[in-house]
Amino acid sequence: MYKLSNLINDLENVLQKTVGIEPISLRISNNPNFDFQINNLVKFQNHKDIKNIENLFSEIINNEILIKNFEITDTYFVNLEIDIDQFSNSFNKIKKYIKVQHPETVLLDYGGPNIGKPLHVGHLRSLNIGRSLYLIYELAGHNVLSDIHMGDWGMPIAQIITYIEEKKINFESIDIEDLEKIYPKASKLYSEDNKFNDLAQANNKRLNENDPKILKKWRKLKKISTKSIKETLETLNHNFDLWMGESDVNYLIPGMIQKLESEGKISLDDGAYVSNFVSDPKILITKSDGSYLYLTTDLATVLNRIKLNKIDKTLYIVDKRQNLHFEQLIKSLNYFGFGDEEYRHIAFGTINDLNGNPYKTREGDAKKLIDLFKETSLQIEKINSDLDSETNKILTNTVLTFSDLKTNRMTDYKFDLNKFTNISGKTGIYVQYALVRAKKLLKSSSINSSNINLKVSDLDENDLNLIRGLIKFEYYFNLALKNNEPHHLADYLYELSNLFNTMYQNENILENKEESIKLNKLKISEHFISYSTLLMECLGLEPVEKM
RNA sequence: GCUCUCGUAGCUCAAAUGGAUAGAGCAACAGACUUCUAAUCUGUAGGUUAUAGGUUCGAGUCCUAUCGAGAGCGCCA
Repeated sequence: MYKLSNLINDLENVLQKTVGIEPISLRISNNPNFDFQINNLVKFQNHKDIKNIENLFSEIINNEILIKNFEITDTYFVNLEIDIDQFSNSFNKIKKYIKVQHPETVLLDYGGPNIGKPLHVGHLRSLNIGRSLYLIYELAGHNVLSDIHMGDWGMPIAQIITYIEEKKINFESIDIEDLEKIYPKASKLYSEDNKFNDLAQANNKRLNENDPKILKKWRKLKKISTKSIKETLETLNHNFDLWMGESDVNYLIPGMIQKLESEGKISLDDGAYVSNFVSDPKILITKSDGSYLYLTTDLATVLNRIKLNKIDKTLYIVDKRQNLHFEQLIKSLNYFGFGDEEYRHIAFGTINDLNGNPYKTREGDAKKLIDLFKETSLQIEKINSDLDSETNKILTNTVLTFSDLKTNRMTDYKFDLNKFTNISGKTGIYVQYALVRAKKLLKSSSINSSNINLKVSDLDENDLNLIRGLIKFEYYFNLALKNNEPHHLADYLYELSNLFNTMYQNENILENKEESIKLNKLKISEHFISYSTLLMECLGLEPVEKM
């Protein structure tokens, strides 16, 4: 924690001189009387110098002005209570405290949507998690780039084009509805009909060889698809810095293959290039007819990115079923020596229906995101028909985002629209409501809360609980940043909202006859508003003004 | 067949690197509105963390086995 970094350093120095290098981490205290705890001493409880260490710790902590009270238990848990009086002037500097010391350039690859397929429920988590990580990294001071990374190349495209050719469909009149119907039919035919399969393979090869006739058709399809995807993204309040696709790196592949072969990193196996890196299963780089695979384009994409920008870290926000692919990709990047940047697969689980099966429409197709949006919007309208359309839209996106981000990303979870739009419970609606209440409170008070100074001696239990909740911001922010896990912040936002509601509900603040108590509560509300707003920013939620 | 992931309250989910008494929400039950917005709040109840062993000061977390669930396995992405 920023404000306590000197304390942590001093304590680490003590440990280094006695038991060796031992990085200290501050955790949230289990004991309700304290704010933070340090567990590092527990494992040294039988160490010969433990009494000495305990004394040194006590002395150092005693001198820390930010610590009001502390204890070292007989099992050597160190519990710390923050001095709110000393801490309270830090609340409005939180944005400064969460900045990292060494900013990096971070690229987020969304393993994006495919041409011909609409954005569907399967894309929701990648969008939500990606956007949240983008905002978290940005708030931490990093340089962030997002790339939708369209699936605009390879077999699926060849299948669609082949289908259109075979069925003699007029290319000029095709719209997005046609395209979305063609895709599943083409892919079905591809797996069932050998002749169609051959034709599609041939088209794929032509595509890779940049045959102008097929490229023209491809361009047309890409344009239709991109337009539709952009519309949906706009509704869902998502956007991207880069709209690169697999097609953008096609031209790099022949040179890449040649170079890898001459370096002895890959070799032919039944006509296909295979990595010489020993692994099971073997890593296939190209198909036996020379055409390219998922991995081929992903490798070339990295080469392309290195060429265009200096990137320190690449995060692939793609579902966990593609684990093997990214394992192979990262192994290959290292083995081929494509730069020493950091690459990570930010995997996530699937969204399932109430029976635990992948979320589908009644017809068995993947459910379109735009339809999910409409259904959710309708549900919110049913609950409150007085909302203007803009507020309804923001609340709809809040529901679709918060319900998604509150679960650990690796967990498969069940999407339950009724539950997620429920008027009570741990929902996006709830956190919005708490913030609206707080803002209305300050407005009704007609007092400029920035001029208020907290009077700590007059704080009651509810006030203290909320303030001590606010102190944990850095902890949860860093946890989310370090582990690429936004759900910690979603959970924390609920916790703060709940603490605020408890304070708010307990008594009528504006009618409190004790002026200092009233002012205290207004000041705390002001802090809550700024923290809640900041957390919403981290999660990609837009606050509503009324609801 | 091989590899990987998972199993926590009736249900849906938390619990960073192993740390103190495993926490929330929903549902259930009992209370609080002539209101600063009750889309809220307070309280009660709910657990042998799938099972059996092991590692150690300490295990939901690590190891082994068993049972159960899911996913992935060169020429889709």
